[in-house]
Amino acid sequence: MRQSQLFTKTRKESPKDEVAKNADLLIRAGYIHKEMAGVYSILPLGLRVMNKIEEIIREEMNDLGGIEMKTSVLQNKEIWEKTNRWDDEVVDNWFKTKLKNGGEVGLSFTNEEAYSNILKQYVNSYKDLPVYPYDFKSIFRNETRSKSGILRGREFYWKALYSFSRTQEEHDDFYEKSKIAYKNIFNRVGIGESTFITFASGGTFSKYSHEFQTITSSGEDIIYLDKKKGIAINKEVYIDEIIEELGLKKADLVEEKAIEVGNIFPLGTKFSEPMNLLFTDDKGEKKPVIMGSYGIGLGRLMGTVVEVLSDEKGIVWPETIAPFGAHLLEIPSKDSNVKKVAEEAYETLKNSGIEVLYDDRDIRAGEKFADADLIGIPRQIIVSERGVNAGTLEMKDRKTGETSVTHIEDFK
RNA sequence: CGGGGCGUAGUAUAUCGGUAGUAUAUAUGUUUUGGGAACAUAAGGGCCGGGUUCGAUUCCCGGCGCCCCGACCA
Repeated sequence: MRQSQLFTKTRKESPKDEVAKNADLLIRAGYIHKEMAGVYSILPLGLRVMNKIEEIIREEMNDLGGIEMKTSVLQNKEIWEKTNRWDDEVVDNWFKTKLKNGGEVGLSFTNEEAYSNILKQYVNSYKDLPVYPYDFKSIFRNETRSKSGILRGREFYWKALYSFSRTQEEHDDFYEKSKIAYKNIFNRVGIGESTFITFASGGTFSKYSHEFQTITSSGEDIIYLDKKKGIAINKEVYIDEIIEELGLKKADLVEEKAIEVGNIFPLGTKFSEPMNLLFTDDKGEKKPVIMGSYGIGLGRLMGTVVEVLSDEKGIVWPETIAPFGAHLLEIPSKDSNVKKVAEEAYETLKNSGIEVLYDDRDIRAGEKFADADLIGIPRQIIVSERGVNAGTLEMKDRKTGETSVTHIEDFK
């Protein structure tokens, strides 16, 4: 893509109404646009990152046996009344609205009811199980206080998978496999080293849950980490009994701030029973389906990567989720050969399947370098008059700043 | 929801109870051209409503919005 066609521009100044580094950098580099507190639009660059994150998650979920679909955002009140989650006294962050005929609908804040209700129509026999449907969708939560840039919004895009199993053993097996899939996801988006599985409370859903917590000073959660074992405990369940149960020692645990980038939890029959989601087993007996829930917020994940991997010049994307694989910088020159070589390099890169952002704008070199560093594409390829005269292109690594020179002929 | 802070140009900021200034971005021109260029010119602003006052962007009240701390976070 030619940068001259990208309508977004970078800014030098931090936005006055953002303190969080993730929102500051993402806004300055032109990845997101703030609409209101806790609500952001995704700009072209941001969408490219989100799509890559989405594809990584999709691959891992499919490998796990997941099957993708799309549940609606508008939710039927009656279904939520079955699980007693329609009442604002019970769930206080609903966004609700009215139909023209006076009926009430809600905007999805989670998906347990929707999936259980759909599956009721298709699951009858033990032969129909297990199933692992999931979707990517926008979720709405009327938070009393959104904060930390895109880490906690009122509208956000997430992946939610639900497991529907016949037995506890079958559930447990999948649950363990999902931990590996989640680890893979965080490794692939570049924050694996600082992300740890964390034992946490199950809230109103279950006894316990597991979170994936990324260590960073801007984190909102406090966890106690055993670095050697790579296991942590959330502060909310940091009690002797649990420390012992997990085979950890207080002396090995270090307090850290972290961001929760993913969460999985067993649901048991908490939803299948009230929803009447039952199946007939091989003995003809009716049983409730055993459920589990597996979520990841994609915007939060993008923001966390920025929090963890950026430097003083801007964002440093890992290759796997960078908006482009290479940033081609044409340093404007009176020598028309520079433009010619840059155009040729652009074509060469595109033809070899590399996604490239070509900075063809007629602006000064310094501005291009600063923009490129802020935007954070891992590789910069610089075409300049002095390089062209020497028959070379310059390659620069965004993360290390190391540069190398390639002959134009070799580049082709 | 409790507490604190803040709303001035596209963005970031300053001043002042009496013509609202600067930077940057934008447009035009000249000179520049490897780390956010210089000069000139142009265009662009007081969140909304009420009050006090000869006069309010400034002071007061209300609303709305934004940020931070706490509570909450299925």
